[in-house]
Amino acid sequence: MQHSSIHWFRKGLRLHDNPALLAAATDCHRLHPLFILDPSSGRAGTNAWRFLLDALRDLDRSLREMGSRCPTPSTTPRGGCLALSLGVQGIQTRCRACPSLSHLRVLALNNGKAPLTYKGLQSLLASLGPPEKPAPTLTLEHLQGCHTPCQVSHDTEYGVPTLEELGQDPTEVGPHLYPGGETAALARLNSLMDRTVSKPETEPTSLSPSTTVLSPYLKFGCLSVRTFWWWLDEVYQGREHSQPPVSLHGQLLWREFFYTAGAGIPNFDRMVGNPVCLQVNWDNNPQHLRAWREGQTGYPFIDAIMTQLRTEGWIHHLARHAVACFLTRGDLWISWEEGLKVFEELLLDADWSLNAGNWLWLSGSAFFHRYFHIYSPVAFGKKTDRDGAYIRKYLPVLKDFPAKYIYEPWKAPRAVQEQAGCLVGTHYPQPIVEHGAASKRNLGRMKAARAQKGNKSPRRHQAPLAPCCHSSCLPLLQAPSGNNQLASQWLNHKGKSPRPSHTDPHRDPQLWVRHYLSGFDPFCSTAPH
DNA sequence: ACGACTGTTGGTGTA
DNA sequence: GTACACCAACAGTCG
Repeated sequence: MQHSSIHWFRKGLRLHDNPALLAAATDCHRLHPLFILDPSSGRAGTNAWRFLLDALRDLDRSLREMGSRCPTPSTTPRGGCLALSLGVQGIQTRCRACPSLSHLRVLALNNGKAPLTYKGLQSLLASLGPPEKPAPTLTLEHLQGCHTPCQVSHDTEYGVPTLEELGQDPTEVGPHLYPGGETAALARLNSLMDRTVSKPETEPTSLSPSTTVLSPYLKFGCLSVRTFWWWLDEVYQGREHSQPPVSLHGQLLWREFFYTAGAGIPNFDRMVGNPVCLQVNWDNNPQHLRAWREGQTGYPFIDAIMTQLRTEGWIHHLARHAVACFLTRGDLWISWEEGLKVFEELLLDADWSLNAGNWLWLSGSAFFHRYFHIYSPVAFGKKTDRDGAYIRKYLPVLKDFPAKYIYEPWKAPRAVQEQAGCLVGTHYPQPIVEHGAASKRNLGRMKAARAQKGNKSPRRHQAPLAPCCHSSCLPLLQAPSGNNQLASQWLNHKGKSPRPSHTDPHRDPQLWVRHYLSGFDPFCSTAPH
């Protein structure tokens, strides 16, 4: 009972199922839970920062109720620096994060190779058995005899900052629909109980979410994926329910699928150097990209979705499909990497592997091969929303258009546009491309790109990237020892962390520790190791 | 090595 | 409203 522990909160912003926090609190005399804010990290937009600050306040409140606190210094050492310097000073550093159910175990079982189909993942999982059970929630009992020293100046110096203090513009946030934090996450989880716990009726055009919206909570670790899995398991008992891939368990397995792919495939979030990614000559068209990002394509369904994304930070998965297809193989023929960056900024739930994996999928670059299935920016939304209520909600400029023209306002006669108080080309843009011609042309280009692939030298699978791991918890981290020069170099490193180079993380300790740790930061754009 | 099977969720036109 | 053919015919996986 003599030692002090520091618990560094990174992605697991919760007290339930947090083995690292539990271990830190066990038999310790002084506990210092902390979170390090790095305003320069990642591309997160204002809504995502608000979610994070909510989560931190919630965490601090929960800890305070047990006599502890969670300070959030903003001195922003780069991910990895702290662990490295502690290691150099001979302080034991343990890294125990469980952002997934089993992706590292799957990779270990499959010689470091990520399965490229859902079926493949399922058969590997079958031999691993069920996921681990969640760890007990931290309670007052765990903290017996343990205290957190707090200075009088705690709140002013280490309290959770405001958006302004982070350099974010608070006027940019949308309605506060999804407050961050563990408390909100568990409340949302428990409210599922009242609903049919099978795949919810899902419609991209519903005015309030028809799916669970647990994804932002999973992304920040406000909700443990293992807790969610076993909670579902209990609710499913003795009930008729759907099966993977469409059940909620199945949805969590998709998450595992992309986590596995993200950890096992080099350059996963890029086209070049990514062995599973179709190599495509995407167009460089900043005007079209901007129109898509700002919801100014002239296709109301697309623009409404992009508006919901920007203001609310969450859109239905089929809405994501529609806009992703439109940007890439469907209409604009712009690289999925551009879309990935926009989603990373605007989505509350942008998780590195899931974001990259789904962009690969929707752009027809990997995993998905029926490239002639193209979402229509006009017909797709109409299927579930004939009258265009969704468009009217998010694009009020079009709200008085008759249903007949709401998906294609440019087709409305001048008199109808005047009646609706909206002239296409003046108050709302003309379509930036003609979908019929564009999609036809792009289908041909897609075919050509795929034909090209056959001529290339066969792809080689590269060495496995994941550090070996025996369970979903990571082993003791051993920082390179006795290398003070390395540590100070690192601590002096300024600016953004470079993208993860997958050349050889094992041989370069600096690269390795960064690679190893950075994925735990909420906004860090690297693999979730 | 090879064939069979399968794949979370399309659009359009016709009967 | 529903059912079906057609589009053009892939790639990973498994036996």
